[in-house]
Amino acid sequence: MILGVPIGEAAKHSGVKVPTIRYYEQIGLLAAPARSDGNRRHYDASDLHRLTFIRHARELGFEIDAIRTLLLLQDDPNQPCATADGIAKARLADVEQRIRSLTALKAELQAMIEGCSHGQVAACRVIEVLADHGQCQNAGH
Amino acid sequence: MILGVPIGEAAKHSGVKVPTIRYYEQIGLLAAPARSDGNRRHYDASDLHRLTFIRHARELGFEIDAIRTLLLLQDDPNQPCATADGIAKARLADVEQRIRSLTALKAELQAMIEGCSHGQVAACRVIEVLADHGQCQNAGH
DNA sequence: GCTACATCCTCTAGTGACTAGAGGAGCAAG
DNA sequence: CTTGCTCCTCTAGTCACTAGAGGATGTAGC
Repeated sequence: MILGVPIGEAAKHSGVKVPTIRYYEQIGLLAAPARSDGNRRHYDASDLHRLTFIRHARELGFEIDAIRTLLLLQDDPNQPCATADGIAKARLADVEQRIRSLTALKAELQAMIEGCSHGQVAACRVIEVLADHGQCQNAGH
Repeated sequence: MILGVPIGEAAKHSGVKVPTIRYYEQIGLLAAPARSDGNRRHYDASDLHRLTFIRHARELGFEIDAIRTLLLLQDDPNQPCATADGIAKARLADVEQRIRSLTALKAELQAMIEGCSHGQVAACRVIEVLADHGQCQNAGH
């Protein structure tokens, strides 16, 4: 019988690091693969597919638990996709919120840096603004 | 002699939670305050100032180690402020990078959600795109 | 067959920045 | 004097890994 690729190959192919793959197996995100005589993990095409799916979802910022749900959905293609849609929408809302607060933050930091006269700490806008929230441009944070 | 406020008041005043204040003391970010007869922490005005500074810096996303440096600078106002400036600039660069990748991500998620026909998982764009990176709009992630 | 050397195995512990909970002591009001 | 709140210390848990120890296996060249 043909064994799949060893964990190092799986890592290269999927972009998930070796210890991380083992970690995913440990927490039950990825099923334990077949083992060779020498007790080594060997991954087949569907394992690699799953790993790539996981890596991609992680890159998009999905949490492990959300990915767990998405993987279950993937295994059961006759289900309505409202759940997957909901997960993605929640993620989108989260991303939008983050962009908003980071943008406010960016303005704050820029004002701090521009106000800094590059002299001594005593007159440093960076330190001053951090010490006194009242000097912030917007109270959104 | 006048004792300062107890930890609960300090929490309310600074916006840092009670266990977090104790944690900051434990890791040496905040000096151990005076104690009352009954062994309770009491914070004076300068402690509260420091706590507010920390909370504000944390809100702006500075790491504990960066805050440690900023607090040292604050204590020594005759130093040049290039260090504080550098820390703030590094933070700004980080924030800008994050905004860029989150913006790319947002487009990705929107495309996924728009492509979803709200039918069955088998035809779900969300699942499909996650499984196949090649379907991404930009390879920036 | 022998020797390097890479890759793999399991296991424990560490990261950052908290958060939760147990079990007990102090304090202020009624 | 009891009720109920705040406070104390201590340990362990969170998330998603990452690092390292110490040992086994596999492979390539000689």
